[in-house]
Amino acid sequence: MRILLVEDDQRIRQDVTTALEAAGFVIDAEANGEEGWFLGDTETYAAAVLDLGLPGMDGLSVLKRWRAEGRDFPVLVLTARGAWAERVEGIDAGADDYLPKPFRMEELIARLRAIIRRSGGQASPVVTVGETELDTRQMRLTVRGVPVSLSPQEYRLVAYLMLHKGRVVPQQELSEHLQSVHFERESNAVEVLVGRVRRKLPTALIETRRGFGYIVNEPDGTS
Amino acid sequence: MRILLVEDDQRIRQDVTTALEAAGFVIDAEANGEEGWFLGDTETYAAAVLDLGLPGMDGLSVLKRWRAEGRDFPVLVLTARGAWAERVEGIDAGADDYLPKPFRMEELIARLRAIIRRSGGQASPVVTVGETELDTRQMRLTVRGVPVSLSPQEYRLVAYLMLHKGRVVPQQELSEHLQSVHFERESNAVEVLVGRVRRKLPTALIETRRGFGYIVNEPDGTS
DNA sequence: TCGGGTCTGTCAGCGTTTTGTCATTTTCGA
DNA sequence: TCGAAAATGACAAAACGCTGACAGACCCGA
Repeated sequence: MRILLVEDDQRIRQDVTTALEAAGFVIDAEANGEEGWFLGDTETYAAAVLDLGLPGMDGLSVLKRWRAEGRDFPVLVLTARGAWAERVEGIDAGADDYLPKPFRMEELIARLRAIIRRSGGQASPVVTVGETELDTRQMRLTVRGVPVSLSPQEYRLVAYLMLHKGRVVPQQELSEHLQSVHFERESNAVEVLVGRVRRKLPTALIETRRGFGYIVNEPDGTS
Repeated sequence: MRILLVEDDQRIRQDVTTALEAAGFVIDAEANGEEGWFLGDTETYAAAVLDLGLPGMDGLSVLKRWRAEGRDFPVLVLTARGAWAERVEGIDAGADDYLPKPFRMEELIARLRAIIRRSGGQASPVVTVGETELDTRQMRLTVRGVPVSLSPQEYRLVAYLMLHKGRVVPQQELSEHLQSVHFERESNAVEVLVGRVRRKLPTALIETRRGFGYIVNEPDGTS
């Protein structure tokens, strides 16, 4: 479930990204309005979270332009508290829901799920690869229906790879996502982690792309 | 039996909340129309009591929006005395019953019970997980039919987890929901509370997901 | 108003799990 | 075949959650 996040405030962007990823979404985060518009125009998202005050191109214009071009994914707009004028404009521009800042992450997630569900796209929190199933709601991984017990770090690794299945994920990207303070490139923590996970998964789920990173793929998938 | 109350008048909201709670309902009270709409859209209620004159989003719009999205819990609308036009609109919007202000609490409760009964066994007031049963109407928890005595705080914890069964609930979310605005990672209040509840429940009802939070699940883990 | 009981948060201690590092071996690709 | 990249096993420190004890707040009846 890919989500586009367009928000210029570095701090909020980071927090939201982290929270949404923890909730099982895959996030493309963008600070600049124009860049955000471009992504929304060219990529496919389940939904977008859009801040209105943006550099480059303001949020309302981004939204209007998407709608004018027929992009119909649901959009959740972040507004300053009490900015009713903005809301009204947003409605006209085609927003699906609003969230006044500041907000609780929990509420953002709930609303996002709501608009995704409403848009028909099922907000299914389950990702399946072969016989392995990841349930992001229960934060549980099952192989052939049998739950696998994973440590937090191990879970995050598998979840990240599965949510990005079909794509080679560089080690660096992994360590950045697994650690708040990502360790030096003198560390082989990721390799160790992958090893530990593999020992728990009888499957050859995680493939090594020597020199590039790791990838999770459908068994028959070609890539 | 959870009821959503959307009413901007502080006084009425308080009175109704108190009366309904005394009558055995669990109330989510909300003053703002938009917030109320959101709750009705994302949570599960046995019924809603909806005032028409609301800030944020007026009651009729809230109701229409719920119905447009397929939310079909019964709605009792509060109208100003003699405002017949409102009633007609309400009918079209999908209200189930009306109550002109001012009203007696007994009448509100009676009508509420009526529309809930009429709506047929929907929105069961009871959540069951394995042999554990949570009766939100009586605010009682029973294990194999035997009532368990819980303190208010303990009840809230179990109720929240059971109402969100199948989902990992972070500790932070729990402490936010369990009352006051004090939530620091420097406190282990939630852990203590969970411990206390567990001692009273012979069941392995509440599972710990180390590093993530707690979850209540069906014993067979299907979802 | 007093006294006992309950509720709830804090604290410190404890055992377990987790996790990064290191040294070493294995594997893979050119 | 060689060298770099990745995997592995062992280890120790850190993180995490559980528990029992305790104290202040609160409630209720006498």
